[in-house]
Amino acid sequence: MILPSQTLARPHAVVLPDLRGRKTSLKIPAADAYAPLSGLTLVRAGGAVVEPAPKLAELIICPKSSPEKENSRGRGRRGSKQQPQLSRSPRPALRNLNDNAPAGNTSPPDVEALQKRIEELEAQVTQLPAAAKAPSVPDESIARPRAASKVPMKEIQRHLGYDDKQWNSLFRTYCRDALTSARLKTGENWKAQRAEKLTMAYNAIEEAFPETRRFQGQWGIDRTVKQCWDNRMNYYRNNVDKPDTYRGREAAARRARRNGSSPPRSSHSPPPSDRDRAPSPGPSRPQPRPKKNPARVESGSEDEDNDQFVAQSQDEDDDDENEDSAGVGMSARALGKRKADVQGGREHRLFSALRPLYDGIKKKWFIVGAIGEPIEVPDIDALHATLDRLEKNPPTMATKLRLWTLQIPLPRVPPLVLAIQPIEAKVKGLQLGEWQLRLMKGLISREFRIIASGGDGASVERDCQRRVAAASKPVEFRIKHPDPDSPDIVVELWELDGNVWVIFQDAKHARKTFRNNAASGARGLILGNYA
DNA sequence: ACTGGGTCCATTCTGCTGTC
DNA sequence: GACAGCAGAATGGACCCAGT
Repeated sequence: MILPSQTLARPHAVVLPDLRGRKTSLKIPAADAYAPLSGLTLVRAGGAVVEPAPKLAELIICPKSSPEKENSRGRGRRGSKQQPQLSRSPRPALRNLNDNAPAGNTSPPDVEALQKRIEELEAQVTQLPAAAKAPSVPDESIARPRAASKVPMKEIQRHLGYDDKQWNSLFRTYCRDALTSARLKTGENWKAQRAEKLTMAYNAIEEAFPETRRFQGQWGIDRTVKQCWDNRMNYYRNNVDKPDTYRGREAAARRARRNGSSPPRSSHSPPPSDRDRAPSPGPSRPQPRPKKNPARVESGSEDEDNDQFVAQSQDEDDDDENEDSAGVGMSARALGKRKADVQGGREHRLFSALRPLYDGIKKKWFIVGAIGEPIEVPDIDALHATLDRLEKNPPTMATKLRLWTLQIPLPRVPPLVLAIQPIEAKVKGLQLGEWQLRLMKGLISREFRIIASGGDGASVERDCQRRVAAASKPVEFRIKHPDPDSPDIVVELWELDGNVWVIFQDAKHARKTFRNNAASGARGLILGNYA
């Protein structure tokens, strides 16, 4: 997640003047609506910070009333039809950008019909049995039975108050996905799994399904998850060596690929393509389902038949953006620029690693984590081969993320991420300036009016600012000083493609730096020597 | 040695999807 | 709509193991 959700809690509508003086209404969607902007979209464009992500520009300039179908990227059982939304706490599902947008030019709703429908639904709710009304059961109130492992699934379901649809399509599906995301060892038994991975999965399930908190010590989750895993492994073991089954064919194809290309691990051999695989199973079954959460590549794991491709979720970036948001928001200007710097004493260090990422728009897998463009994976089956190749010839890993944000100078309007660029430790002002110039030109070409561009006071940052200014035309305003003996007050502005903007430095960052310098413990020790 | 809980595994049933 | 194939849901028995 790129944007801090807590800063996006409230939707706001603002009116912005553009370069031609027209007023453009902008509705700020709720937090979830930003999800499509984060990660995939931005990383997709982040390889080359040429212009703002298209969806972002579309969102801000011309919000549409009913673009794509909701939940088009939603999760669920592979290939299954949409499941109805059931009453439980919302999962962080990806929503459409314009979910919160007004109806626009659609026909006005029939208020009477809607009111009637509401009354019907309320009447139905009152007729529901007590158990179906989400009874309030205190947390940890269902004690673990003596033989918890013998408790039938129906009993767990009854405790949770789920009907069959909720139980199978939502809860158990989520449990299976959580297990997949935890990257347990395929082929290993339950006791051989790492406890911390299981804990992670349990906590994710508990967060998504708060009703499970009523089980003392998560025993209900434990029982369900273990059973899911047992079933999966049971099926896996039964079929992995049977070439006439789907699992068997997939496993055989993986073995063939590995045996055919990897032992010598030639450094420059292209990744094997699908054509090298064994014939695909009968009526084309979908590939193993890509997951929402990107995986950290663990090159050392050599699961011979590990067909679980995915990994744990890691939200290590959230707080970086929190701080950036605060800094730029304080500046109250249009364009702010900050970076998530691993050396800046920030709370979160960027852990350099290659990670596969699925771009739902391009329908392709990419490997991110290196500087420059994301590395495209031809297809998911070539992922391992691509990783092997990268392991042999490792790319330059990104140790920093450079983040460009857009701040609308109105109170309570959260900043928006414009672009992300993975960079190495040493990037000069020349390169930064080029990126920023292209970004600003892209914004201006889309009729954004940039008021100011700011950064912190580091020398590289100032160099970047100077270079962007050098590409602009200077505009000087003079204000008569109240004191006739004093010179005029000069305000230096810059004009870029018809857009007049000003350079500023992040005052909050300056305050923080000054405070740190003045209150440094090292300085205190030096003073002590002179005391 | 007995007991009870946990784990593994075989088996059957069920549901979904794609094909014809 | 029937059918086949795949995969999950659920159950129960065999076995293991620690505690008594």
